[in-house]
Amino acid sequence: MGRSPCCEKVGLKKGSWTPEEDQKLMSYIEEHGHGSWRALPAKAGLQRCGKSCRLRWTNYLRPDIKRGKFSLQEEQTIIQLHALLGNRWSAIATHLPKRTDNEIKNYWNTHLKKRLTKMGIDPVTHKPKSYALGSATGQSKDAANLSHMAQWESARLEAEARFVREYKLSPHPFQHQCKQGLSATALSITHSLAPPKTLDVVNAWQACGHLGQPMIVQFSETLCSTRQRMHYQLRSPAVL
DNA sequence: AATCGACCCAACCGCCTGTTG
DNA sequence: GCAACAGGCGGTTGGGTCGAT
Repeated sequence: MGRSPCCEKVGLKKGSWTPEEDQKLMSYIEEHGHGSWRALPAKAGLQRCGKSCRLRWTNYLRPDIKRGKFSLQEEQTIIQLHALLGNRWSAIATHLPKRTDNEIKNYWNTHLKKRLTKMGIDPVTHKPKSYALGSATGQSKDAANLSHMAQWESARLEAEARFVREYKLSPHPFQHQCKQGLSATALSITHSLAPPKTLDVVNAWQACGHLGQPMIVQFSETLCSTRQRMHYQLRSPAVL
């Protein structure tokens, strides 16, 4: 039995938001916090479903959102992370301060994907299109290794994103997390609500010449903090 | 000035995951 | 263990905008 859609109630408004609705939503959240999204519309006097309210808030009304053109640095970050993570926009967004996953997704689909295609690069594999066919030999090992790194990085990003969410929801997450035995570094990330300064796997990948060399990656402190929890070590392909 | 097509982005939809009773 | 629920995510789309003709 599937879930019933949250907007199936009759009389709920859909489509573009009016300035009045925005104002109601902002005022309510500023005063009470969002609490339960499902209950919010009635309390805020909105004829919308909770999901629509959440989307409007997280993608548009939140005060810590940066809008406008993406910088070159941001573009490079998106491309590099997309090469590692694929279409995992929320994970990518954790590395781009003040950008939403929806905005990044839109920017990728409307700008970056086309640009890569024009450059002769497959936007899915991030390889030159002529190269994509010739990977059946020795590079499969490297590709597997990179994939392994990507999986790990993906898990790390998810963990960080979860910390951030928990921080926002919990009144005293710092103390709570300390009790859970998390490292000071992980806490500093959540406490500042800032993404990690380094793109660990990207940097490591670049440092070893992209592919084809044995490597023992020196992780950043961010990565190490997560490693403590996950009991995970990345070693050279020979060890793997 | 009118029309058309390409582009852009806010918002919706459906699915998945985590939580709760 | 199971069902119901809430929140989150990624794919898709509708409609507004803008430039070309």
